Amino acid sequence: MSDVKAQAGTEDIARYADMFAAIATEPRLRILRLLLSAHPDGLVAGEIQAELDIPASTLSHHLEKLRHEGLVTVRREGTFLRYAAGTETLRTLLGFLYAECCTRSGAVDPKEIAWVGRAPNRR
Amino acid sequence: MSDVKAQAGTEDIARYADMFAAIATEPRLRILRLLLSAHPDGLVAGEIQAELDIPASTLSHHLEKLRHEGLVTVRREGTFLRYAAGTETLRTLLGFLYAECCTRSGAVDPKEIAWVGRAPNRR
DNA sequence: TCCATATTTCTACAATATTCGAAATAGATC
DNA sequence: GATCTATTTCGAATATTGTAGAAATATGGA
Repeated sequence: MSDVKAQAGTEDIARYADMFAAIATEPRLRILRLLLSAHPDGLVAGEIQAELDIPASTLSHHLEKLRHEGLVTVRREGTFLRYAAGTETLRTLLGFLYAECCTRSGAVDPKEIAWVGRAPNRR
Repeated sequence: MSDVKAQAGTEDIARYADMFAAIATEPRLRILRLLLSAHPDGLVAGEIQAELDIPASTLSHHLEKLRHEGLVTVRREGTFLRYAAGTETLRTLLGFLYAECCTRSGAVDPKEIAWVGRAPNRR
């Protein structure tokens, strides 16, 4: 075992599938995006509810699903619960996709990814 | 409108969620990984079936879902149908995740991604 | 035309997920 | 302790998805 990240084992695949499932519905992807916008502070549940206009119980259900996969983290602040993007898991998930598409198969050229959202041909 | 990729519009989110849903089950993620391994040639449906041991009708159903989201492409070869990874869509999806996590929010450090699957501190 | 093979479409069922109102819990303050 | 607010848990209805056998379609060749 070296320091190099090993290829995803057959049983890890189910786990990655579950992570993708956590962001595979519009409400949850919106929630995650909102929390990323508010990174690193995150938002209190009520703020998410107000912003996205989701019933409290429905929101709680979605947050639980995201939390279960590590895509968000929670921290109590008195009466409030503050949610934030789970950066560690996001890095893992992004790394998996990158490894599969770029490193392992060469199907996607890394150069075509890094500049998304930025002006090309600078620096 | 510049050449810079615009931020995902509110209605695009549902589409990205659908793309994630396409790779959010173990069988389909396995199928995509297998096709990436065989990139750029891809594989004939029967080869996928034999490799993953999935009933033909079930496999066909999954391939249709992947194809619908552009994650795989098909091309007829006589009696066979050859499936390949949909590199364009994969790049888009990877770019979306990268933009959200790295560019737009800074939640994930790009340096922590690029080396996944490679030996660090080389070159 | 008839046959063989590859794959899809049809159909049905079981399992899982989404939604949300109502009730329960947790913490702060008086 | 009473009460207020924030949030979760419960319960149940509805919708969606995954699975796979059987039948249908498509292609190539005898």
